[in-house]
Amino acid sequence: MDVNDEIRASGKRMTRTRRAVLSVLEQSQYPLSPTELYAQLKKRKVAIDLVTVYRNLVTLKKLGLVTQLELHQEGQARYEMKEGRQHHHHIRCKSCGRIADLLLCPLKKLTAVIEKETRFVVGDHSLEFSGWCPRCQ
Amino acid sequence: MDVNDEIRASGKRMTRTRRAVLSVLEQSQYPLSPTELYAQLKKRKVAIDLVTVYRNLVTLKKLGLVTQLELHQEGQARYEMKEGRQHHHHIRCKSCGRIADLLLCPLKKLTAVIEKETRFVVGDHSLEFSGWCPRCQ
DNA sequence: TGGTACGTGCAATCCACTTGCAGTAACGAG
DNA sequence: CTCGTTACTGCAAGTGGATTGCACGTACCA
Repeated sequence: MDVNDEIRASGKRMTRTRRAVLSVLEQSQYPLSPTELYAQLKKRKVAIDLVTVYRNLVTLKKLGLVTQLELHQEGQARYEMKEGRQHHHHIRCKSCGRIADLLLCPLKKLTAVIEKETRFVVGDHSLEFSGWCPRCQ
Repeated sequence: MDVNDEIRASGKRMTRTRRAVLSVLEQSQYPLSPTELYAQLKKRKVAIDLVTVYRNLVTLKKLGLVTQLELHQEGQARYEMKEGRQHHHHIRCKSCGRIADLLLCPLKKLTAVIEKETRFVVGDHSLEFSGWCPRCQ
């Protein structure tokens, strides 16, 4: 079941713009903000409105095809394809904004500790580092 | 060197409104958003503009007296007094929004690992959990 | 006690994001 | 293939958090 099928199976439709959004996300080396994604689409001469980019991202996120990360220093969200990638986190350069993946996630083992400490039931977590990338050091 | 001295030492002034903002933050059991802080001040009959709340928070953050946390599910920042409290993180209830402190921070020991993996120099990190609090389970 | 420059209030503005609505098009039934 | 349902799109307007410009107010040190 590929992306196309997943969309159709949920009652959604594979439209020209949705295909284009997915294509840009798939080819990007790093998570994109809606505005960046829109700029990429324009560069490819895709006729699309920024609102449609936002709405497609919402839809794809609901379908679980795309992950939204919140690099909150930025004041805007970023999106990346989920597509078989395992759970991971990011580090962001304070100087140039470059974003790199982290392969580790040390947090799952903490769930039990936290639940004992707070009596919350733990759902999600978000972990983000910032620092200075090799070029900016 | 108390808060008053720290402000004066930096060339800033201890004004009526700044004192009120600090007072509300000091007495709060949980981190406040600018809007909530403003509401608290109004309840205490403090004459202040929301803009002034924002500007004071910026100033106090720059002075290191206040910590800004980004509970990004909310779309707004929250602030708490730093005042001798050690580095910590939070967990937020997905249902009622209640926020609790976590005492642990398992991440410092990861810095070396991350720096080796990414060749970034690690600066800050943010870690946030969400889940369901005892009342909402 | 007066002067400097930090602080404040008000209004306007910015920016990310959302919503309303009328027109368009995907796609499954027939 | 055609048609009809209904998801999707574009445009414009609206939200909400946060910022900025500017004139006036006030803390506080000489």
